[in-house]
Amino acid sequence: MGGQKLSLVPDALRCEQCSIRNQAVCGAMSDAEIETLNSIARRRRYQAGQVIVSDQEPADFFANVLTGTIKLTKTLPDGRQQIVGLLFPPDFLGRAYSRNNPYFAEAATDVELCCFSHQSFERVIRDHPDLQHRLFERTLDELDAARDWMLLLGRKTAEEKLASFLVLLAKRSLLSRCAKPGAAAAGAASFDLPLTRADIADFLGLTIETVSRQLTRLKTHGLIRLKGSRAIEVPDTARLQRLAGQESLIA
Amino acid sequence: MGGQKLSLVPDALRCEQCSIRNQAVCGAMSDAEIETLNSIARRRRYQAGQVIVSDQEPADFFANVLTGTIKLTKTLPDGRQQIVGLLFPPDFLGRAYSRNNPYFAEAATDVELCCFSHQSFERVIRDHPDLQHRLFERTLDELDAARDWMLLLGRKTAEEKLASFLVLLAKRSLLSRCAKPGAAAAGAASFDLPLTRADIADFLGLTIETVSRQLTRLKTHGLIRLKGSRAIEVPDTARLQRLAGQESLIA
DNA sequence: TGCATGGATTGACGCAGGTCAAGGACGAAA
DNA sequence: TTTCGTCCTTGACCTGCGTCAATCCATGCA
Repeated sequence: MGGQKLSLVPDALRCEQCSIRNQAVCGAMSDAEIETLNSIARRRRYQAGQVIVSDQEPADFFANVLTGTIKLTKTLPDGRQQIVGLLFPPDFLGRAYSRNNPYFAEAATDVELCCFSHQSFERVIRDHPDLQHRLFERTLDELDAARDWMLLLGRKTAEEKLASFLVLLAKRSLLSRCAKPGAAAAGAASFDLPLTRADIADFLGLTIETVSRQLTRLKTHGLIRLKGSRAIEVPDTARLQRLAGQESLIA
Repeated sequence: MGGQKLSLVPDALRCEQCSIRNQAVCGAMSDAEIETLNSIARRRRYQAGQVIVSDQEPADFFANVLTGTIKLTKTLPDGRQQIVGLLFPPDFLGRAYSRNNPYFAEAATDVELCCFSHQSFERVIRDHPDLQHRLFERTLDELDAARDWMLLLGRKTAEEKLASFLVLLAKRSLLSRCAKPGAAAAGAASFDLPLTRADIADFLGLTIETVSRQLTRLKTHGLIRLKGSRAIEVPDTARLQRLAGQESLIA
């Protein structure tokens, strides 16, 4: 997994074979239309820890997330940090209609993007109202997610925060496994944490130590199983969700 | 200030005379086009404390805020509450393209709205790409604001939270006074708090008591002056902003 | 095999802010 | 004028989480 950018797009990477086709914003476009996008799309890879877009300089591209996890962070002058958004496939990175984005985008894991230059993508948006519409809906979803997180940050205890975070990941893993037969029903889930303890702390408004302590607490209470420091098993998602202080809304 | 809805729109309330014309989303439309809106717009008034949209039932209208302040809240099953957004004139209330909004909208002060039925407004959106575009940009701004607030909720101290909140209001008051001669320059601001202590606490992820204590602390340190419990004077906004842990970006 | 390095865990301790409780200020109603 | 209700303030105390520090563990490199 090198950190270099690919400047040529092999045939194997055309939109038709895209792993997130129909899920990403470009899913709004017909096979014919997608040719337009194909011609301006470029793949890029980033290693875990690499900066994708700095908040110091204007972003020069948009991108669909193909694989991996991106964290959007905000930082106070004295260094305190808060993750204000996580991007998974098939999420969209970049703020349409605005040159400078106010976030710092960093690869939390190794990441693969499908990038469009600012200029050409905005041209495509203009010509495809459907695409704009889809971007809009996605932004609304992001807003909802951000506000859910505000409730978590402002009002939940450390234990509830950890539980909420794990439920979030458990749902994602169940969702992506939905296609596969069975497995999803049971309410059990297993997945790898896409973030380090430090990142989790920055996401939940806690410290590393508290994150670690709460995880072992959840483990000793049998709510999760830990294999190494990244792999998690949740035997009973509903139970975890109750602990998270949410209504049960397992899709 | 009664709580009843006006079912007829006197001539005096036509869009041309609207107090937020050119600032609201409908500012995107020409005088001719605005006639369309005028015909479907209805004014409504709410008293402080009244529920505008419940999170239990689907919202049946959109609205521009003409006067007053609306709070959007989220609540945990056990009653803990978090304000996830504040709407001031000329903000827009309601989530396009989605029947059910996940927030509870309540009048924080007496409020006057310019309402559109869900159905007719979406028709107008479809016919006016400019309007959709403006709604989109506003949503992006809301997202930015929500994420700023995530940083505050997750990482700031009580003192910084209060300072940030007051800076937010001070800027608003300076902005709305910009038209008037002088006054804005000095860095001094004065305004009325649009929220009770309880609401401020729910906005900042604190308790009433802490809000009260921090306000008196700011007062005794000379950063603010309090006249009664609602009126605030900020002699030096920049100083307050430094305390809030933000870069100085007084517009 | 040993050592360096970066994450993760665990313990001891302190404090910012929550909790509980009492009392003040002010407007509305009578 | 009194009384009530609502909002706000203040004090005393407590606790959840942060801070500081030691240790562990896995991985890569010499």
